[in-house]
Amino acid sequence: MKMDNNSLQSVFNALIPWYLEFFRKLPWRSNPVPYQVWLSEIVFQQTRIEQGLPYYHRILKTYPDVFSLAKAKEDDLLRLWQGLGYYSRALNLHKAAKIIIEKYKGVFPNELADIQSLPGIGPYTAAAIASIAYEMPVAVFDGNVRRIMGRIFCISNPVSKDVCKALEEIIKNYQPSFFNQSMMELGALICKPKSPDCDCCPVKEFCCAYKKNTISEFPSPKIKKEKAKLQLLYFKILRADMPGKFALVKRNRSSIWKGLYEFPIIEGHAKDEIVLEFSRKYPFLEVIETPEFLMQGKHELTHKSITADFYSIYCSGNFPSHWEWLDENSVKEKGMHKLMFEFFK
DNA sequence: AAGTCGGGGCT
DNA sequence: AGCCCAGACTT
Repeated sequence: MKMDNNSLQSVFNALIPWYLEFFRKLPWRSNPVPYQVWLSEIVFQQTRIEQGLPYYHRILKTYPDVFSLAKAKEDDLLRLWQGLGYYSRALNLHKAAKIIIEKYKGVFPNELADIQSLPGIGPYTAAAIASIAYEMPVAVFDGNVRRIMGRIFCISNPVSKDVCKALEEIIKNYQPSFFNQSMMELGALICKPKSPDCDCCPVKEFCCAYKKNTISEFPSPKIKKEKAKLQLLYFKILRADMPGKFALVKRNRSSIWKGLYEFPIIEGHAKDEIVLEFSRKYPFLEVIETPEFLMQGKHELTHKSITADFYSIYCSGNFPSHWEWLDENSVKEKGMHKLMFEFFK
């Protein structure tokens, strides 16, 4: 079927009634407060609803409005975000909250350009917030839309932005929040990436890939790349004058796990003895005892395969002032990445 | 345009 | 073990 306004409208005439009958009663849907819609869109970027929902509730309970979020301590927000991944989202959320206070007097902006100018809000999220919170006729263009439109019209990847333009033309004939969310919901419940439930699909009669029985060809598979291997050495650094305590360091914002806490680290393969490597990285410390191997942690990310060896090591010397000395109890208040909080479990 | 950034669930 | 998800930002 050719993609024109008529065929697209046929799809949505069937899809939206299905959405209104079967949509999940997600918390920001019954009363789309802009702040809550924004929070939901950030939390659920690249994240499944079931995985993100507990985080959404905890964050909203702790920071019920943009004022409390803007006043939040970054470390507290990161602690709430712990385990959710893509930690830039939390930092940008925080940054945007401060901008909303200063530049918009605490009122979430209601113009598309202003919304998209906020940190962490790109084309997709801006369109989602504008349509769901303000019923602005702006079509979202995300993984779901690309997959669904690719299948319905048998468009080989990449599904171009022209599709988005076509959706922009007809969204004004519908309620924008229903229009956009109907595609997200179909993508999540029926038109899933793997083994979609075509039998239950409200728009199968319009679906080119369904009729040709070529659903599995859409979207076409991506070119896979070699996963980089990353070897980490972590040191639980102990000192005689602070029994039971160890050092934690906040990661910088230049790479992975931005702003989260971890043991002092050596990145890359250990080429020499552990103590030699350690002394080279931390020349201001004196190693008092032979380091003790504690455990090995393995962690698979989308683009990295990580192995981390944990050692405990007794030291004295001039410890950096930005190192924080914690114990088994207080460490649980720090936001850490999975390798670290698994260590303390 | 390509690379980077997490973690979990499904296949 | 591989794939992908309510993408954005950096280079």
